[in-house]
Amino acid sequence: MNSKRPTPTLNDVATEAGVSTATVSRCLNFPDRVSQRTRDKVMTAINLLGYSPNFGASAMAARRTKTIGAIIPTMENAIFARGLQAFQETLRGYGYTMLVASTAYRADIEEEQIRSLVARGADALLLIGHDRDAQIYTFLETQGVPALVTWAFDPHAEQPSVGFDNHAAMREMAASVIALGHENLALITARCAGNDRARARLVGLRAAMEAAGQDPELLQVIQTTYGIENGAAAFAEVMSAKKPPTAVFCGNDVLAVGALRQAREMGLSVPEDVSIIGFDDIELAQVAYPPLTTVHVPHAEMGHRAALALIDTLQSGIPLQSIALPATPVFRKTLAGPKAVK
Amino acid sequence: MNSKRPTPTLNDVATEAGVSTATVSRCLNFPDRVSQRTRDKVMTAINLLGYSPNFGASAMAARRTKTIGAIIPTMENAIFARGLQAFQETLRGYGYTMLVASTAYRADIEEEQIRSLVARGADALLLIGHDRDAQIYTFLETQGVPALVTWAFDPHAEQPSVGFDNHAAMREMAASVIALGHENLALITARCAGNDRARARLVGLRAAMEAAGQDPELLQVIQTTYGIENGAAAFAEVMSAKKPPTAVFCGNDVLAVGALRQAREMGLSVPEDVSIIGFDDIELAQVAYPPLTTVHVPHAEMGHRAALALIDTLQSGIPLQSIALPATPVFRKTLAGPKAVK
DNA sequence: TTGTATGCGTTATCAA
DNA sequence: TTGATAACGCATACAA
Repeated sequence: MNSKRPTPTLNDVATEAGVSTATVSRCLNFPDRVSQRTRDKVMTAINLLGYSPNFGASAMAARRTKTIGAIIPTMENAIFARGLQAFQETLRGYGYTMLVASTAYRADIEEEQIRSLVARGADALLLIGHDRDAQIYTFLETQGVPALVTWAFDPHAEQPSVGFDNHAAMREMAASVIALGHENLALITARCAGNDRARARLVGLRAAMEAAGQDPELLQVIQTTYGIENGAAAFAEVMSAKKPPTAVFCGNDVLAVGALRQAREMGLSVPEDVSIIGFDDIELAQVAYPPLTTVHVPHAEMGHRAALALIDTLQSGIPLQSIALPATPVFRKTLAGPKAVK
Repeated sequence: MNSKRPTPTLNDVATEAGVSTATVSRCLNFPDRVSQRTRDKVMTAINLLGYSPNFGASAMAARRTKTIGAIIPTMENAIFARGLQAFQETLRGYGYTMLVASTAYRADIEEEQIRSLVARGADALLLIGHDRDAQIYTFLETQGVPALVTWAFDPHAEQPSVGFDNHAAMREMAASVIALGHENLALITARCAGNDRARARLVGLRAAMEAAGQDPELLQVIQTTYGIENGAAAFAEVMSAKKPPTAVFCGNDVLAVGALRQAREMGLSVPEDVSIIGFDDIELAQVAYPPLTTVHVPHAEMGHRAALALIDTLQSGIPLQSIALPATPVFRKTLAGPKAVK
């Protein structure tokens, strides 16, 4: 008894309702092309059997899935959460479903995930940043899967993107910091290899130094992995220099919060003893104590616009267009001028 | 020119390599049942064409996908991130893929997502908490899709779970707080409807009060939505009572951090003026200032064990077994005895 | 408005 | 070791 009966198919429903499979299919996909009476019969059968369409079969027959994949480096911290949330909500509004995968910042895993999502029938893909093997873009193209890069905007890149200019944003923030009189700077960043956002931020910072007549080579740089602990460790290392920096930039808010915590543990006051600057403006930044001075990234707007762009290209066939969004400094409490020489 | 050529299929590869589709399929799934020579030919063809198998077709033919779905209430904050990460990693190690979906804490969306994942061929599902319509479990059963509940452990529930006892954990924490002399308590929690974890924590708190001879009815309860802002607002409300509480419990760390921030803004010292207690012990808790006293949840262990359990049942056919993991108080800096009456 | 028939890209059984 | 071939569950062009 209780033998596991096979899950019902379109055919079962058709039989139960006494109609053809075509009618059941229509009933599900174009309810208005079916008579009221028939529809009722079919719906009753569907509920009775607990039928639910088989996605794979449907995808195979229809050659589209109304599914868009999003591949992000990590779900561990909230960096991408807000943007994805907005992305998903907009998608949902248009009847699309989002599939997420994360890569732990590893290129090989990313490629694996891309293939996996494409194989799963994703109609389009959302990718973070431009940096990846060219063959991946070729693959995507031959598969006819549009891919939109986000979290970055590079007018020179071949791949269309909806994002912001990491370089310009960091440069602007750094200019403000330097204008305050800081001359001894440090940067705690994610590893730059394979991470164009991190690289752009680093270069943007150096550009600001250069523009202000400082030697960019003097910037103390530590590359680590995103994470509060790592931010703390890196901060300790940075401050142990013979001549410790008066302002420490961080590649993102997670690192900055780690730095902040470490500063506290080292008995350093922020921003009196040292300024700490983040990037991303995730919720964490406002909660940190003191509230973090950081670069505000338009997470929700970015997710929303990316979704619209993808849906549009899917429905119109018109190639994706890049969109630049602003990312600007937001000054809170962790930045002040360097200590005056008494 | 540049006409979008159709994506290559098994058939194309077979033709290109001069073998049958069966051989190509075997080559991909059981490489050792194919001669070296043939394998080389096939692989060459695959690379040449940029072939990648169609998941839907494969799922349909093989009747399994090596995919496990995870449906969580939210990705906005990091509550589930750590657990999911561990879940995914373990899955990956066994050749399984994780698909995530979030529900924004809405039952109707959850049901939609469950159906969507099942339709997508998820071999099994990971669900958060027990609370949901019975028909969903029926649906899952008729579909033959094993579902494992996590983030909760209720020995009385029908559904198997790998989690911790929210009631007992909160009760234990509350007992410690009460032992410090607190008699005027408040709780800021997520809405309890449809959220068994929140409810269990609330009841656990009341149980501790009762056990200590206090009237559980005196507990001031505010239900809100998870979020730092909401935590802050709720805290302000709680403290505006004629007789404000000396200890404020929070349903999770996110709310607690909001409360912490609000306390600062109101000029209240924590824990001198008021104690604040969180739940979950996400990374945020250690970063908060002061570091949060909270209930530690074994996120990674939970995710890991859940993955193992699901894989096991999938491969052995043996029904899922529930597993209880410990969740215990961790005392940091936001809890102290109530102010002595001067 | 409804039904028939075919194809979608794999896997798996059975022969060869 | 390899090749035919029959499912798998659904969508859709076409016919009725």
